[in-house]
Amino acid sequence: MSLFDRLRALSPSEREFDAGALLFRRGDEVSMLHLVLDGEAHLVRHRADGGRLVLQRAAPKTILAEASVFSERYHCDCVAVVPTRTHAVGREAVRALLAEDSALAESWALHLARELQTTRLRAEILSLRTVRERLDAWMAWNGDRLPPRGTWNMIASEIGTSPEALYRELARRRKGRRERSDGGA
Amino acid sequence: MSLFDRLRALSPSEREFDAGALLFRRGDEVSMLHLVLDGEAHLVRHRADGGRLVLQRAAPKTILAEASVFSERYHCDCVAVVPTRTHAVGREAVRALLAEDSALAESWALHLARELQTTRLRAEILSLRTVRERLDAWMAWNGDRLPPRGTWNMIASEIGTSPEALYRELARRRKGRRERSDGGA
DNA sequence: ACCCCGGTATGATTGCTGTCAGGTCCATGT
DNA sequence: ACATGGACCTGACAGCAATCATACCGGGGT
Repeated sequence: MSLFDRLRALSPSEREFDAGALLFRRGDEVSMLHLVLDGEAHLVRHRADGGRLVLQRAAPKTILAEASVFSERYHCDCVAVVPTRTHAVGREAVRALLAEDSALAESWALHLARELQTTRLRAEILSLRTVRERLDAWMAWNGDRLPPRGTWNMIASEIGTSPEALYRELARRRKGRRERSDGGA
Repeated sequence: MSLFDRLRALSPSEREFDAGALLFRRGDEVSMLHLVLDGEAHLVRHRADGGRLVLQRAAPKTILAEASVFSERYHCDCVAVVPTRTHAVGREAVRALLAEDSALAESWALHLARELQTTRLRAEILSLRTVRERLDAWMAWNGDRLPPRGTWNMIASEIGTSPEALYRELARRRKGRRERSDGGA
């Protein structure tokens, strides 16, 4: 049973949020840990000039604001960017469970460690300069396979480029491969 | 007592590595968890074309390859980029301690959660397009203060730009910029 | 069969940034 | 006092990608 599902089993309370609704705001006391079921929620910090800084983009099946479990109060706002459904479990229940069930605590740490690893990788990819390098790195991590059609837009945002730039890079590779097998020399 | 120091107290074994030396390689059995004392070690994955993908840059006082604690074997190489000294503690000892000391397990999870949060933030900053936006975001996170002299080179690499580009942006701000062209989305 | 929409594709333009090149300032060591 | 090295600074140029615009294509709904 996955960590997500084990946490979910803690309680039966689902919550729904309209697009734009706040799940919580900075300074609120942390009483619940949210598990995203549908939609998408962003952890955001607001800047003085009105700009916003996104700290996490939580898709379905992800745990929202893991650090909040260890904090009395939230350090940033959380907003549903589309209609979103979450499963909310009591923070204290989670802490109690983590304290008494060391196997679950290990799952929890494993989840965090893996998430950390992939996020560090993403940061490294984003610090590369050209689309070519970024796609190379993405492919190296994903089994040296080109991304499947239909997901290209997602990949583009993952590696921090515009869709057009990614299309061009993919086209360049298709052409390159054709020439290599065509007229080689 | 910090998590780093509590783990360090587990055993007294220090290790030294020359620049370029391997701390471990992919496929090796994980027996030790390394705590970096001096120098810098990179977690790297090698690509077919000879390129390397950095997964973690471990500075002094950081825990190297946290995920390895939960893995039988390493998933990537680790190389010292400068002469490096580490403190190595037994992986099983760490696991045993985490299993029996739930307070330490909580510290461990807290460490991972915080690291994850800051790394997610870094990824978000790196996905911004201009140096201006990136510096704004960096400042928003660091108390709206300009970075102190002497650290600018470090900041530049943190936000993924060249030092020159950062100098220019800082100079622009010093002069007071009255031009405000916002390019959102 | 039709329309509509989102993903794919590519040309043209613009502008930011990387890079190179040169230069100042300052702390340190001799 | 002088030399050295590192951080800071700025001009010039080239290159890459963001953006805008246009078009094709395929699937789902009607």
